[in-house]
Amino acid sequence: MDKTAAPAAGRTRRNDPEKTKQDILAVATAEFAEFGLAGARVDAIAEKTKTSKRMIYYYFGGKEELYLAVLERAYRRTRSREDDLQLAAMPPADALRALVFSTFDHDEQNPDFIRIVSSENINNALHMKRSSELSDLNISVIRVLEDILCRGYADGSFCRRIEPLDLHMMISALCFFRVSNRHTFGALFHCDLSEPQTYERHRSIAADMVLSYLTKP
Amino acid sequence: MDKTAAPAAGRTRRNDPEKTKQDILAVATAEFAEFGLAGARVDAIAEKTKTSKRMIYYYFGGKEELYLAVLERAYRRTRSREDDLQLAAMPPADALRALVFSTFDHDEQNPDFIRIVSSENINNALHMKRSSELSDLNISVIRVLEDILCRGYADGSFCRRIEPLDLHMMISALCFFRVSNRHTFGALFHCDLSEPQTYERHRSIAADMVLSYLTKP
Amino acid sequence: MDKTAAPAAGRTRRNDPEKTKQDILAVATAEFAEFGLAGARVDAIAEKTKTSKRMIYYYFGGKEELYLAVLERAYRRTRSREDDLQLAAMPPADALRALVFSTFDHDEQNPDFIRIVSSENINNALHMKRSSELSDLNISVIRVLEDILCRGYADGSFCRRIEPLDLHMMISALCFFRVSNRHTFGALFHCDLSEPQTYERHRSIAADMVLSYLTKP
Amino acid sequence: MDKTAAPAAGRTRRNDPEKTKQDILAVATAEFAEFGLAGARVDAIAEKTKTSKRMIYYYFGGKEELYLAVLERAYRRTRSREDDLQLAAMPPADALRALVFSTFDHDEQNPDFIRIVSSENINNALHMKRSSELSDLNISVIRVLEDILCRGYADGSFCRRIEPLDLHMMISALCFFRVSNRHTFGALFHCDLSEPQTYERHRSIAADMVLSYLTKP
DNA sequence: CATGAATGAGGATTCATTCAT
DNA sequence: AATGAATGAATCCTCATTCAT
Repeated sequence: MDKTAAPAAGRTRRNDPEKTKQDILAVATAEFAEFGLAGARVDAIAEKTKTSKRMIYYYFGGKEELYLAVLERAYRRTRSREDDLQLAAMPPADALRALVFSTFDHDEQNPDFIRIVSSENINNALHMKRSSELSDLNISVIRVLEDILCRGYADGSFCRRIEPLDLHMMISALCFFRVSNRHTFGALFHCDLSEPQTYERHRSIAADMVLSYLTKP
Repeated sequence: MDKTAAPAAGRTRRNDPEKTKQDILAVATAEFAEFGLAGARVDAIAEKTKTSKRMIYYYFGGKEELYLAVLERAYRRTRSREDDLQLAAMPPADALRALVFSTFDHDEQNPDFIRIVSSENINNALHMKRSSELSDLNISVIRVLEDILCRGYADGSFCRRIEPLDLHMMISALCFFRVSNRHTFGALFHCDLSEPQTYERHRSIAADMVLSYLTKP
Repeated sequence: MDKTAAPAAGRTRRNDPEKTKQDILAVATAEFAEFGLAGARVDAIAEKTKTSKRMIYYYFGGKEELYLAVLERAYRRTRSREDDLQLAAMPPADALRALVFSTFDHDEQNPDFIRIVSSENINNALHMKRSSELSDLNISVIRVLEDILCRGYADGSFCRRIEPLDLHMMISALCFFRVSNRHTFGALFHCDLSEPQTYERHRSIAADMVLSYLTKP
Repeated sequence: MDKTAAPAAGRTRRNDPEKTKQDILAVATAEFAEFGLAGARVDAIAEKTKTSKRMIYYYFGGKEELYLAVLERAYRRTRSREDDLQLAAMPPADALRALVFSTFDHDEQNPDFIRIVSSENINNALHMKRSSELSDLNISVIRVLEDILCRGYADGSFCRRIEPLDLHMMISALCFFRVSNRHTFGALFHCDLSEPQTYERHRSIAADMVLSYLTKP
């Protein structure tokens, strides 16, 4: 009858710990993406949070651990995107093109992820290597690529031999670089790699480049 | 007889400002490459220098200005590498392959440059944009590519149309990424992108990918 | 029985932010008074404080802000001293004499205030102008003087016309200078303006000077 | 014949040491006046000078000595202004009025001097006390005042007894304060004490105040 | 007489982290 | 589960001064 008292189903706590953690993680992701591990400030993160600085230490232990949690969350959100594409049902060339498009779109739409990965490379990926979750993150894309390549060689769509891992690296490069290096490239050549027209053009070039490589006699 | 040898008649000068500056710049380059702008420590740079911390401020003014000087020097050293290749004398396809190889080798051999560029992207290239030297650094590669493409279309070596700038971006991506993202990629897929065999293989793939894109009917 | 005594039921709190701030302000006032803004040292202030240097930054933000806080506090303590004198109830000449005495005594007894004001004048009063509190500090003395003058002209005690603000300036000058310039004046004329006899004599002269000016036909 | 060669009379050196010193002193005066002893920067002084920073040390020894030289020069320029007025030839009241005007005008026209004196008071006049030149600077004003007072009492122009030194202090106060405290007074009362109308008004008030004090029965 | 290069000592400020409740 | 107050240890930077020529 008293609608303001004890919200919702029985055992809800006044402050939801999980929600607090997610709030912190979201803020920290943006901050680490913007400034990198060394450049981000715990104070700045705390201020943009709904809770206090003390909670960061309470839940995560410290700046580095928070960074690791951000990193893990960023990769978790990105993982197995490929599984949803149902590429196994498509002809090899179409599947490969769809995969390039999906990677390209993902990178374009997740600049924070790109920045955090760049940042982690500046750190020599030390945090990733120490994270059991990230070390064992068996990214499905390699298996997916293997399947596509296998089918392509079998039905004659593809002729050039390439290792799935090498192919993944090349695709990643074509998609990642234009987001990660957007700023220096733009400054050097006085262009804006985030323009919509550029996006469409680069997307096609990337896919064509990969496909022409594989289909060329 | 040799007037250029042994500076000032056998008498070494104790104070050589230019040498001091270059010493600082070399140390700072390594330090900023390793830790980024925010992560690098002026104290650490000074310690590895033949001179004192005070000289960094004397010659460069501060951390940010030193970083900018490092950035400018890094780009200056890299600029117009293409001009030395004499690509104009080669058939278009050979010229393009040589250019990809040259870019690939440069990135492989200059990981510090790669890291500094990555770092500058984390900073949104703010320092580059503020540097008149870097803003006006008219990188010759675009003109070189334009010439190669033009000749290739004319003699029928290339058929797919692409803007020189877009092509440069794709080549850059294929060469840059495997150095810049070496650590996260290695951690994720348990491989080592700095191995010699990988180097040879990727070098060929990158060139083939670019060429097959252009020559494919 | 005495509810105001012994804070919080006999239990002394270890952390009292307001007390900490006041402690810092008191120390900083003495230090800025002695050395001026540029000459004062944050380290020196911190050392004389019950707390650490870090707290100065925690509570005030920096040296300049601390200085501003000191300045504001100094003026706040001085403000509306005139209201307490109940000058409205006195004959105009007596009221004016009492006001001069009060100003004179205040300046004599607050050399730190005098020094901080002098110091702020060296700074072109830049901090005062930026402080909304100090810019809007409507000092009651002008209104008080206006009332005294008005009554004096009405009852014939005073005949010379003068603006309240000009009169305030003259009174201030007569009281302020002998404290502010005590040291150079003393050095130049080998005298000591802080001697008690000097004090009494100057006090009378200042009041007589003001009164003779107003009452002279 | 050749007007550009070897300037002037025989023994002139290429760089005139005395001129260099005066150049430094002029610049240093402005700088110490603006920022005080602690706030002024040797670097800043050197930069505004026609010569180098090294010369400051060569000619003056250090910052404090330069400051002392500035202080001495400032007082030297100000001394015995009264002697030029030929006050002895004027009736006592006129002479006194002329003296007040002269002091008032001097302070108004030499704000740098005022600021340096204020600054020296912040330093407790330690430099003045250490300077034999300044300690022995027998300022003639006291003798001049003594003469005027003596004549005034003799011819009945003045009736109120006052020590010459006390009178000098009061006159100094009335003239000095409105320049020294211009900034805080202006900020507090939203007025500008450097306006020409204010100048005229205050000048008259100051003189009238002094004279009415002395002539009042 | 003059100077560009160099510097030790100190000064302001920031940062991630912990304490006591 | 949560927090405002507090902090030691760096970290960047500035200053007056001296050196070698």
